[in-house]
Amino acid sequence: MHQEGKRLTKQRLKVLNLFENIGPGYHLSAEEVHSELIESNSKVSLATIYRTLRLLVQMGFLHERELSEGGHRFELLSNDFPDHHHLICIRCGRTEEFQSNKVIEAGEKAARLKNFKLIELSFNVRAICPNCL
Amino acid sequence: MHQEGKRLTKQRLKVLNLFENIGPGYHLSAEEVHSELIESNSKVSLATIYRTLRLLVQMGFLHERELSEGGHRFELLSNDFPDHHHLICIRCGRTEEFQSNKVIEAGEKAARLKNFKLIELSFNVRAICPNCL
DNA sequence: GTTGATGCAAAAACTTTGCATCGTG
DNA sequence: CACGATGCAAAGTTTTTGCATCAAC
Repeated sequence: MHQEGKRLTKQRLKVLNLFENIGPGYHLSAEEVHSELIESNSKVSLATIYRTLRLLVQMGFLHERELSEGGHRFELLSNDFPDHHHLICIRCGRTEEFQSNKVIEAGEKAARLKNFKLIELSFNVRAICPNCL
Repeated sequence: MHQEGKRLTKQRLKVLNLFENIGPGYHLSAEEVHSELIESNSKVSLATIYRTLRLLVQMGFLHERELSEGGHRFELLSNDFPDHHHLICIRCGRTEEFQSNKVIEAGEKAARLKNFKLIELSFNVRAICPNCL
């Protein structure tokens, strides 16, 4: 973090710790991050949360998700956690997870070909589930 | 549209026509849809735009994306248009498109296995581009 | 004629910003 | 001790809603 002239403040640590404790695979909105911190007796202003989340996304620690349920949501990126792919019902929102090595390989290949450094993949399949059909 | 007790109003038609004219692959925010319609002498209230966009997403005509800043964006879904995959730089936002049949096959397979009716795929690869490294 | 849809304006939800102050490096 | 970061409150955006009126079926 220091490499970019940024400082490691208590507030930023608290936000990072929150995401590390909750683990990858969970997504929180700015508001939720705020109230989680308040509940653990850490007072950080909402404005700082927003500023911090943006920073952490820029630095590749968090991922800002597409499918929001009221506002943007953020989620920890982790090398240990397998990239998760979603099959999502556009009617009822039901979501099934699945895994595919071919998808991961395709993403890695695309990044390699263009000389990008891979951070994360997300594959969403939008569909209609049997119940909603 | 009638199947769900919904009505085909002028306003809904205008929004649909706009997306059909502009074609798949372009994404518009609610605000942009509104001003586009205003410019073509069609007055539709912003509130109706929001209500209509939500409906069209629910019905599978549009896809809601959340990548860019400044609100959600909407894009026409089309069977003719190849599913587009994106390689996105998390630092500068630079976006490269690519195509992969293996990804498409993996999505089709996932939907088939769970008995979902496939609507659309989106595959985003988040990375850092050579310039930002 | 019913009932769902619209428009308007007001409210709610979400996010950013200016500025004085604080604290990391 | 300089300069980035914070907190607060205010402003800015984006989205939803209540209600009277309108129009599709």
